[in-house]
Amino acid sequence: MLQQERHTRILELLSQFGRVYATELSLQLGVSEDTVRRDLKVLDEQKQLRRVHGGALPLQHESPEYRQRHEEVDPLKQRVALAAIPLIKEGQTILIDSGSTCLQLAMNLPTHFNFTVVTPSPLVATKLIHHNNIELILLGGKIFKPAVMALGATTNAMLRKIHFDSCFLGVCALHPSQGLSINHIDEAETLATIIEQSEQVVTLASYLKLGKVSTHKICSTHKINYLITDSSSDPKLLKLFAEQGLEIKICADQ
Amino acid sequence: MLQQERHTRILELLSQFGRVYATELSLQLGVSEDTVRRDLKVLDEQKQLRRVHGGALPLQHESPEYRQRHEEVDPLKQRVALAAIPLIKEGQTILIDSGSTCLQLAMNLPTHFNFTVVTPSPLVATKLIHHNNIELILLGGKIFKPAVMALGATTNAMLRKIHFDSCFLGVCALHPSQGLSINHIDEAETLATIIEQSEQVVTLASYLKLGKVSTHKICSTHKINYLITDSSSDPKLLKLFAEQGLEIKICADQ
DNA sequence: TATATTCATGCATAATCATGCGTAAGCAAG
DNA sequence: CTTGCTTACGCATGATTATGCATGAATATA
Repeated sequence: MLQQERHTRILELLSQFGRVYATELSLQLGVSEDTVRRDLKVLDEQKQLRRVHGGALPLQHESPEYRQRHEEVDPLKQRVALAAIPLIKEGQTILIDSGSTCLQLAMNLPTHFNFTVVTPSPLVATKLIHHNNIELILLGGKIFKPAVMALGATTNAMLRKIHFDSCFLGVCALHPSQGLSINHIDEAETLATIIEQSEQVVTLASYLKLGKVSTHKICSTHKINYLITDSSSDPKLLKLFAEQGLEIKICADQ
Repeated sequence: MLQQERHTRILELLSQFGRVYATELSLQLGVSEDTVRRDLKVLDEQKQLRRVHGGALPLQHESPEYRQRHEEVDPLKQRVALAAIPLIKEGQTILIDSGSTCLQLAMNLPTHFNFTVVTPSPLVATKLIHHNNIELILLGGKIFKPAVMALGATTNAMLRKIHFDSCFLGVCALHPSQGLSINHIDEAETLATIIEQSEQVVTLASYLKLGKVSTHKICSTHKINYLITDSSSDPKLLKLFAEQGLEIKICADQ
């Protein structure tokens, strides 16, 4: 990735979120924090942004628009999503599920290498439109509005023709013995299809979702490879999951 | 390989990938890095690209342009879109194309009766998520980023299984004798498929699009049922269209 | 105040670049 | 055919730039 490209990308992210963190940029752009700091310094000197401790802010004070978007971002979900990024490798084909945590993942995907993203969510797709290095494939079908995703027979048929290196699922309920479950039967079926087509299954779940059970079972825990969660999760529960073969990743605090 | 050939090829690669590296170009073009640098220098002086350390970038970064295009509400397009709304009836299944005029249509759809909307555009889908009376179906496939829509074999296959009462197309170029055309071949094919599946074809076109011809033909004018345009359109042109059986609707001024 | 981030600085390394020069091909005039 | 000129190209050299790491300083947060 070229220096100028990084600069453009940083400004894009800044205008999208109204703020950027040096540490996060380092992850997303695939360069050291030093390089990010140098980039921010240059952009500050060019009056393109305002450098502050920890990151940078837009020049003009936050417009109401930013503030609104800002409020929508749940920092916990964002941190969980960031912890999943290192699992994505160049050239892979990954599936990103619908849901707010997955939307955070979509908004923070790495920009320094090429890969393919498949998604049943028009929201995820919309966030990735301007991402030059991502080949984007939309899953068709009837939109299930509560989840904002395509699902059903058409979606499943399309899914069965695609094989994923990884799928990233924002889980609703994950229980050591009852497995992964959700409250809508068609959603459960589409998610089960996604898991069948995936080499590696990554679940993103804040502590609130762990130990819970919902109506319709998607799969048992042993089909899941990774669980990304936060430090508020019950350690006993995490131990149980780990014993079932899940690799646990705890995201950074704060 | 001649110098001019290399220059053309470099610009092609640049528009395809959004960036080129001097080292890679040397390998791909089979010339020394020095020659590539000289080429890049010339192209930079000709304002064909922007030379940066390590390679080159396009002159204007594409993304901001798109973002602007989609976020700006063009009142003209909005008026054209509004004029199309009476053509939608309760219980129908309609297709809404990608493009800024169609996005305006999506944002102004009637709310007092039920109908089904099918779209290849994640942006259109996103706008309709909270629309309780609309059943929403997303067309899947590879996203063609310049148009922000799904297209290609998968999309066309899915399309052939759906029949539309009406399709609403934001046209690129409409000419009395040359018909409807567009500048990308896959887009032309998907649009042609849409038209085949539609009982009624409605085209939305500001005066700027009329009388124009683009590279790839979608269909001839007699397959089109309605043309919604504005009062700045050339009356002679409109008369020609009307003679070919198109019903013309002029949107309100101001 | 104590602790953990975050930052600035200097330095080492590798990549990238500019410059000058030599060679070869194309072309026109002698 | 030869001569002289121009252009394009590759190579060698040293200069410049980009980047990551290490160190200690500055800054936030409790």
